[in-house]
Formats: sequence, structure tokens, C-alpha cells
Amino acid sequence: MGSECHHADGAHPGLKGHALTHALGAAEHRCVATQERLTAPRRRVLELLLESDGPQKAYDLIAAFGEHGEPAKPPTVYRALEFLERLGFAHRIESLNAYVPCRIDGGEHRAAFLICDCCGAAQEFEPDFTAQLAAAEAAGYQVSTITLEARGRCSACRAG
Amino acid sequence: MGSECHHADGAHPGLKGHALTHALGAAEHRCVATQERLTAPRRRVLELLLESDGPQKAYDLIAAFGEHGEPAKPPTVYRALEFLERLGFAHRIESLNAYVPCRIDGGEHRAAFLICDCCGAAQEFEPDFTAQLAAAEAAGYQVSTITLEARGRCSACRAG
DNA sequence: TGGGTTATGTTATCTCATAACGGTCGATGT
DNA sequence: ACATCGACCGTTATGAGATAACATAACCCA
Ligand SMILES: [Zn+2]
Ligand SMILES: [Zn+2]
Ligand SMILES: [Zn+2]
Ligand SMILES: [Zn+2]
Repeated sequence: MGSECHHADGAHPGLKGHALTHALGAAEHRCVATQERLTAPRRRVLELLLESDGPQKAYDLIAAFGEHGEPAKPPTVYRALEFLERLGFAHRIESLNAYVPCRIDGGEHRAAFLICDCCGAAQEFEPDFTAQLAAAEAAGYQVSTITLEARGRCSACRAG
Repeated sequence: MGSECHHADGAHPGLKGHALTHALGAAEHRCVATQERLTAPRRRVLELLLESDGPQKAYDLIAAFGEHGEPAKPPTVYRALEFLERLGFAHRIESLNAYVPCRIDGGEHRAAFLICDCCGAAQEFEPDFTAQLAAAEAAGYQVSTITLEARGRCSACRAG
């Protein structure tokens, strides 16, 4: 969020109460199904991401980690983020050095983001990479992952 | 360049001699034409990028800056990189925290990269963002810039 | 209950990037 | 020529982001 406008940060609404509990439960289920362990620190970091209204910096998560204000040690949070990314529960946004919970239902998927420079919102969408994959193949590349981050202004900020 | 294979870093050949001089001269010309100044530190950082065989870390440039081994101060190089990016002479690769000289002739353009996880090469290409721009427009976003970085294996590393 | 594997806690350090401030250079107008 | 202004630079210091290394603890499966 630059100084360009007055809008609130992170247009995406954070989860609370039952919605939050339900989302965490769903993550728990997917971990059981894949024989992965949603341990306490991993669950806590996912909770912080789900509660948030927008992309969270790693050190914001570190600061907010403790239930009573005590911060976590950096490796605790970075390891949890690594796990959450690996399982598709969270994504890193490279151009922000920040993290968001996955907002796309279901398991593995290619992710891409529309990022508002005004309010800081990051909206995940499912991209069509047909053209880029064709270009990569033409160049002889075998693509494993694609990072796509579009910067601009969201509809709310354009209106305001 | 992970540990996956034995290939040399950065498949892109660095410029030397006349080719390097010519590229720097072309940059000089474009600066004159746009009333920008290719000052000594800016020229030096561009030279380092053009000479290199692959993406360069900022602190690699800082270390190599001096003609006789003396490093530059970080702001010197970061300011030069900011200028070079602004004029389209260089690009930052977000997922590597590294910088490359622009390999596309002509002025402003959208950039995208194919990055080999094996040898570290980063090949610039001109992407077709039609599909993603349509998706963004459908979501009400006004897109200003797009970062696209595809990770995978280049043809040389697949063959080896 | 032993042994391999995975995850955590902790300390320290590393990499990456920018704030702040004073001085220099070069263009512009008088 | 000289003042003035803005862009650029050098320098110091610090902030932000991420990981190495190693010891300990939990888990799982014979
Ligand atoms: Zn997702
Ligand atoms: Zn917005
Ligand atoms: Zn380019
Ligand atoms: Zn390669």
C-alpha cells in the first residue's frame, strides 16, 4: 500500500469464530489424509494467516505468534511457513516478501495474485498459463512452477 | 543451481570486448535521447551485469564494483540498479533476489523469465499476458506491471 | 524397548535493502 | 560570472528478511 490512497489494508476479510475453526479443521483433515502432521506451531501460523485481512510479513507472524504477546523465534515461523507452502495451505508473495493463506478450495493448484498497490490487498486467482507454457516448451524448458504477480489497483481503489 | 546437476552456472554468455563496449554505447545513446544520465556508478553496474553469465546478487555487484578489488557501498549499487531498472536496462528477478541485464532489444517491454533450477540460467522472454490480463480485468483490476518467473530445467540440463 | 525419522527449541549469524545527511556536480537564469 | 536549484553521490548506520548449526524431544514402527 503506497501513499496513493486512503483505503484500508488488505481487502480480503479475515476468518473468525466458526469459519476459522472450520478452515483449520479442514486443514487438519487434509493432513490426516496425506499422513502429514499439522503440529502446534504449524497450526498456529496457519491460524494467524487465516485470521488476517491481507498479506502478512514473516516478522509480523513472529511477533503475533505467542498467545500472550511473546514472539516466536524466527525458525519456528519460517519452518511452519515452509510446511504450509509445501502442502498448499499458504503462498509466498515474492514481490511483497509476505505470505497469504490459500483461498482456493481443494488441493494442489497453480496460484497467481492480483496485488493492489493502493490498499495492499492480494487476491488469489487460478491463472491460465497456456501461452507461457507453450513459450517455455518452445525454448526447451521443462517448467515445474510459475510465479505470477500482477500489480495494479483493485476495483475499490479505482472507484475511490 | 541446486545440487541436482553438474552444469555450469548461467547459460547466458557474458559480453566482452567490442560487444560489451557496443552495448554500453547503446545504453549511453538511449540515455542521451531521453535526457537521462548514465553516470559512472550506473555505467559500472550495467557493465558488471552485461559481463556476467547469469543473474547477479546485489552484494556480488557490490564486491566486484571497484576496479582494483575495493567493494562499493551498498547504496551505490542499489541506486544504480534502481536507475537501470527504471530505464529498462536491467531487471530484478524476485524469486532469486538477483539482477540481470535486459536481453530484449528496444525500449520498454514486459519481461518474464525462464529460470533453470539446475544451472541457474535465467532466460528472458516476451510473454503473452492476454489470458491473465483478461482475468484481471474481469476481477476489476487495473494492472500496471506483471512479474512472471517460471522455474524448471533448461534444455541443456534436461539433456545432461 | 530400541532405533530411525521427523519436528522442535535455541543461539547465532547471514543476506538483503534502505534511512538519513552532508557534499558535489551540472544546468538554468540573471 | 555568480547564485540557485535539483539530481546525484559518498558515507555511516541500521532495519528487514532468512537460515545455519546443533541439541533435544516426539513420533512411528518393528
Ligand atoms: Zn492457493
Ligand atoms: Zn485496493
Ligand atoms: Zn528486458
Ligand atoms: Zn540449466
